[in-house]
Amino acid sequence: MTLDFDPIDEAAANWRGAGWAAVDAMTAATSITRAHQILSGRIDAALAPVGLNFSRFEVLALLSFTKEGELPLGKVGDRLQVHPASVTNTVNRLEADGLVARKPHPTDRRTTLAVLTRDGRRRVEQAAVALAEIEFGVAGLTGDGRRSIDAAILELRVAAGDFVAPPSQRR
Amino acid sequence: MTLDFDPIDEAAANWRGAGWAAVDAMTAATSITRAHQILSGRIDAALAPVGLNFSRFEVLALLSFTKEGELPLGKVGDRLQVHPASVTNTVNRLEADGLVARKPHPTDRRTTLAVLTRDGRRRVEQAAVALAEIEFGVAGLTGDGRRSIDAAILELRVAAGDFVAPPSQRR
DNA sequence: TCCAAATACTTTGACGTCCAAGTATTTGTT
DNA sequence: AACAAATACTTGGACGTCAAAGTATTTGGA
Repeated sequence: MTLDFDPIDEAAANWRGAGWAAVDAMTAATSITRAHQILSGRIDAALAPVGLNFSRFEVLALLSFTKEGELPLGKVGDRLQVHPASVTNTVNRLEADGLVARKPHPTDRRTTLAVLTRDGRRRVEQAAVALAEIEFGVAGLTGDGRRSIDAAILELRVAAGDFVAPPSQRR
Repeated sequence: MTLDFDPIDEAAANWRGAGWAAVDAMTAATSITRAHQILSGRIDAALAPVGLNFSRFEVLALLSFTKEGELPLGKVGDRLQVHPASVTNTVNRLEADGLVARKPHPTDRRTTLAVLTRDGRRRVEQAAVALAEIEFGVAGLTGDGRRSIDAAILELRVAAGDFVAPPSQRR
């Protein structure tokens, strides 16, 4: 279904034609949306053979970075910026596959820990390799392109309150 | 849930610490994913009072740009790059709200046209205003940021085969 | 002309996301 | 000490997306 014109350019032209405002904002938003579609398709395709999808991979990766390979479900949600219900759902599936186990928190009985299993750790390593092979879906982006995207989106994330201005900007 | 550090920087550091490859690709992918989350949240919030979401808005906007305000469902899917089943679903809901009507194609009986109704046209105008007011969710991005995102993602879209290299690049 | 292949859409089912409400437990205040 | 409010997680419901299969119709050869 390859088009012979740029659909975003086309949309911008239509937008102007209709006299609608904020055309540049619209194209930026559309670009990001489309980029996400592309990445998400490529990433899930690369992870499917490993038996994961991106959400599940993110949870495993996050756990693998902790000292004990475990984290309260709430922390997982905070770090990955996803809804608590989504964490429950994702962890349910990881648990069903034996990649993660639930464990009660030692002192706070409200809290549940997700613990990486041995299988989970092996699986996340495989997934990391698979993702590196496809360059996380951003094949087609030059180094400059990647850096300028990181920089621009950093503005957006700060403006959105993702985190408070860090003491030292590391980029 | 504002963190006091940049979660993407943090992830990059962890990634390097684990000896995983393609860190720069990973941060670019994560930035885009997060940007999409932010935009999508803001946009749907702005459209909710109008009784739309972004998918529905996109369909209405696309129809409003055509001469007759109508388009075969398949074309809608091609333009918006969404699965045929999603188009069916979206049009079902727009139809239930009286914003669009289905009409048989005059010569090809396999084809169904989505036709913008009067209410649909009014609604899409309201939505366009609402979206312009929030700058399509990209408030926080400077003009430079928007342009560099457009440019970088253009590379990605071309590499992904979204459209064949246009005769003249308009940016 | 005839029929397999392509095209257009819908249906069904698996998942993912969020919100809102519900349960359990801990905190903080009086 | 007592209890309302906050916190942590789960559940159920509404929607969105895609893949695969099903139905109807049109196309393009043999």
